[in-house]
Amino acid sequence: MSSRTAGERARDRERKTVGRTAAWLAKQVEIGLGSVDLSLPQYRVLGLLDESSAFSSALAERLAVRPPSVTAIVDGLVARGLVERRPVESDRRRVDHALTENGLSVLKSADAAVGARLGDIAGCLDDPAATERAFDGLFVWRQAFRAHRTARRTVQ
Amino acid sequence: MSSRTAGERARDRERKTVGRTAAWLAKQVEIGLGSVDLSLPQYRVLGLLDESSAFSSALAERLAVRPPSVTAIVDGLVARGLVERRPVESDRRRVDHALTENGLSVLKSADAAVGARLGDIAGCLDDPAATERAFDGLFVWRQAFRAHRTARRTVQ
DNA sequence: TATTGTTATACTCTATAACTATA
DNA sequence: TATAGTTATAGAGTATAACAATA
Repeated sequence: MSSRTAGERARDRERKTVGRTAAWLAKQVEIGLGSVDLSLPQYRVLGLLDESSAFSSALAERLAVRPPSVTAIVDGLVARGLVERRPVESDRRRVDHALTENGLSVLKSADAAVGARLGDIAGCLDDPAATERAFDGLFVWRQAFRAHRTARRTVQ
Repeated sequence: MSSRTAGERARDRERKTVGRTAAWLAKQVEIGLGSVDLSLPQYRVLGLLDESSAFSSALAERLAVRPPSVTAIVDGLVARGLVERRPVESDRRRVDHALTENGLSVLKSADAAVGARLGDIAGCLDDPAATERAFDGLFVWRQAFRAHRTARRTVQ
């Protein structure tokens, strides 16, 4: 007979289909972003530029997209005045990108809108401790992304 | 003076930008799906049809997209033989959708690919307990989505 | 020559509006 | 008339290939 509990089996099943849950989480983010008229890729760009300005090539690497996609995403953000393209004196092939004041403001609104959307959903759990675990889980994922990026940099 | 610890302040900051983390999680899912040549919307459809067959209108509601988007997403899945459109005898305006054997097989490959990708990332955390918390967090989000959907149904 | 970024082009997902078939 | 789904069309994000500017 198996010594696994029902809870353990449920966790195994979840582990196998964890991507499905992440896919739904992504949809909820998109819904939240709808209220500030941003797409998921645009939101990622604004978030990156909130940490530091970046060349086009650096954005492509961080976003895990090809260079032409960066041009396309940033075109829309520049048109709305949320991001500024700046020439680089030391190497005139390169283009630097920076958040404008308006861009930072929209990013904060986006953070709030998405946070509210996710809060509404996690708040449907009957146990407040479960709601905490949901947000704690995302906090841990953020740390994991940092660790993963560091590991990749070390290898290369 | 504030009685908040550094850990509490970090959690507050995370709570405000939790959407950014979810946005990166979404990108990692997309990367994982690349190996089985599925898009995020296609993966969501296969996941839904794995639970039960569904009319086009039901898919649109569950996916939170408009009806023409369902047609577009399913077109690609039907062309690849992963999903079958079936006429409904009782109301010939409606169209039912079901996973094919091949579709189920591709879905399982997708689950495995995305799970492996997320496992690689969560595995970069130095503490195995943290890796567990990451996956546990997504498990809780899945429960939250179910609770949220139930709550919405009750209201309507 | 090699590198950086953009342009040209095509495919998917998204939407709204208009249409067809059915109820 | 009303409803279910598709078609027509347009805009954004993605890719590859080709190009211009610069190193």
